[in-house]
Amino acid sequence: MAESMMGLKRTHRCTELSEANIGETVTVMGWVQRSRNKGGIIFTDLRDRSGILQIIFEDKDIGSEGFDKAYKLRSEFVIAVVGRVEKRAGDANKALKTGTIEVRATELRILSEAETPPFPIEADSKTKEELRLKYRYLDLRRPDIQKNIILRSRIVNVIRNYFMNEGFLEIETPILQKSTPEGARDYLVPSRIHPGNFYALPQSPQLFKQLLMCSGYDRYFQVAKCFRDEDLRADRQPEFTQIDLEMSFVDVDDVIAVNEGAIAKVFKEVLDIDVSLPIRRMTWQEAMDRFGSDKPDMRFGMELTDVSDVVKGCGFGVFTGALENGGTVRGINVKGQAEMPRKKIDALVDHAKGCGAKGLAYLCVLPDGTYKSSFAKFMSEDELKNLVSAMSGEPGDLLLFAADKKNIVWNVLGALRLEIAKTYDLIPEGEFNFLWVTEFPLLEWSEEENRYKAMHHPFTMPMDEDIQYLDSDPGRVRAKAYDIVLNGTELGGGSVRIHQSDIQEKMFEILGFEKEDAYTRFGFLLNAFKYGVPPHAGLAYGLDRLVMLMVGAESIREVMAFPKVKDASDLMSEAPNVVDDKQLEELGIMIDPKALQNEGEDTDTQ
RNA sequence: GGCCCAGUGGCUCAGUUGGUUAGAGCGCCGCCCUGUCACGGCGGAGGUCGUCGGUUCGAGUCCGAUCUGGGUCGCCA
Repeated sequence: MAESMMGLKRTHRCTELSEANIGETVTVMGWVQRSRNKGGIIFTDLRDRSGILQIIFEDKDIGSEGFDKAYKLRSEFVIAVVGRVEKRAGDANKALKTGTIEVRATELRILSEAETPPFPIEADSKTKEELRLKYRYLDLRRPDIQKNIILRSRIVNVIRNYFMNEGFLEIETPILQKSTPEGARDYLVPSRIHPGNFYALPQSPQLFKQLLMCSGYDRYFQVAKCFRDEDLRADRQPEFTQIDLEMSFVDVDDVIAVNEGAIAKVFKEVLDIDVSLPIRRMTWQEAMDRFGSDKPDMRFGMELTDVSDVVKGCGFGVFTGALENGGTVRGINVKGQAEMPRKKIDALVDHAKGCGAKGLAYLCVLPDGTYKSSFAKFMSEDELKNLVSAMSGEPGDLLLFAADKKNIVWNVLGALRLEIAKTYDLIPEGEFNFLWVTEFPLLEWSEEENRYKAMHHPFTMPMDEDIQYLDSDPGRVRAKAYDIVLNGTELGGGSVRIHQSDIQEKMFEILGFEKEDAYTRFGFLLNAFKYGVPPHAGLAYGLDRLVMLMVGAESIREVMAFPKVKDASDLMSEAPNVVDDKQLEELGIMIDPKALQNEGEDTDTQ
């Protein structure tokens, strides 16, 4: 039977008590972690978000009625205890912050009884994530996830304070926005008042923060919820949080400088880690050439080597064929893995194929100096020797080569590099390796749509020295865009925005937008620009990813209170769900029965 | 949409080449215990092996489909 806490007021959290409080009468409240009943004496570990405190129950202090109540305590009961803080008579528990004290109970109230939880409420849980997410409210009681959520709160707080001190204003932008398809799929919200019309949930506050610059707010930031209707990953959820900011009258270096300050501050205050500034910068071109990735993990080597010139005219058709088609041949040197079993090499080949390669050529430089290779028979001794030396291959090394179009080769070797590093444990723990990747291409060619698409977004400013190529060779134009990368994860990205209407119109032209079309979609921004727009630039961080890396979690689900699973549903609340016909009617929406056929039982029971 | 991994009592797992009543630890329930803290002792309950179908004299174990969860490619301006 649940009791009231009437007349009681919590005086301390569990671990707010220490030997300094010995002799005081206190009131503590929380959950029963565990109760050890010795017959005539009962020890109960009381848990709250601060940690654990031992309560001791004895007949002589609490009376027989109270003692009987203490007898009934089970895991996860919510209780209130009044008692006196004492130094422990028995051994101290070094594992607890409060291990030298205990509270001798004089009053106990059972505020709530509890069923046995479906999995243990403790740190280092091995429980399947599926179950944890179904009972997320219990999972969130576990100390390790509480630590993540609490740290996240501190991180946001430090960041907020930092930007406030730097003169930024926190301004909210709408969640119900106009859909401007270009990029990720929008989540749409039907309008009741305007049947057949839809709002979109923001993929980011991009256009609104630019408008705020037009309106003179100068420095804006926001902890912004964003939504993207794309497939999930370990570091991608359909709704996530950005630390979003925008600044007026600045260029690339200004944005980078203020953000380096933010990063250094948050790492120092939250983790007591000194980030050495300035953070290293690398152009996109260099990142791709050396690491096959625009977000290179620089905690280990195994860089890519271009051997196109070395294998030119060699006897191996796959290499020469790729070169003839305008492609490239590049390789990585896996030190000391020449004797990798064939099965594992095959697995790497499969992995490469999964990344778009047609195949993967390998050459093992065996310890005795001889070669074992998938293509040696096509090449002369000299050709092989030159290739090995170009790769700095020494006895014991495994050389892997991809030959294809540049993009594919980068992609394949970049992915293999990561895969191999993970498999063979080449990545040092506990290191935070930051990198700015700069000078991204402004545009990328879309084979599908047979047109250029903006790599960042259509408002990204070209680099001054490349503006001249906008007409003649748009593909070579670099942008004033930058990403901040941490340990191979894209933490955030941004750009200087276009504020000149002639460049903006040119940009739309290149992207294949009719002027009218551009106005239909972005007219409110383009119109705003007519009335005086300052040069401006900004950046947005993926807060979830930042927290994930700071706490050392494997997935952003570990740092979000209520994440969704891979198919974007919520196992706990069972969203999304079928809604009443009446609701649909009001919105003027009819469901296509064909869409339901693929959807399984939960929708066709309606 | 493709590929890969996993699914055995409440939890985490083990189950040999398919072969008698499917095991363990933890948890849970009962009794005992006044200094425990992964408390201890004694006793007990609890699963037909995600689901469906197939092969077989016989399947947790083999085959097919399917569901659920995870990873990844595509996708993510």
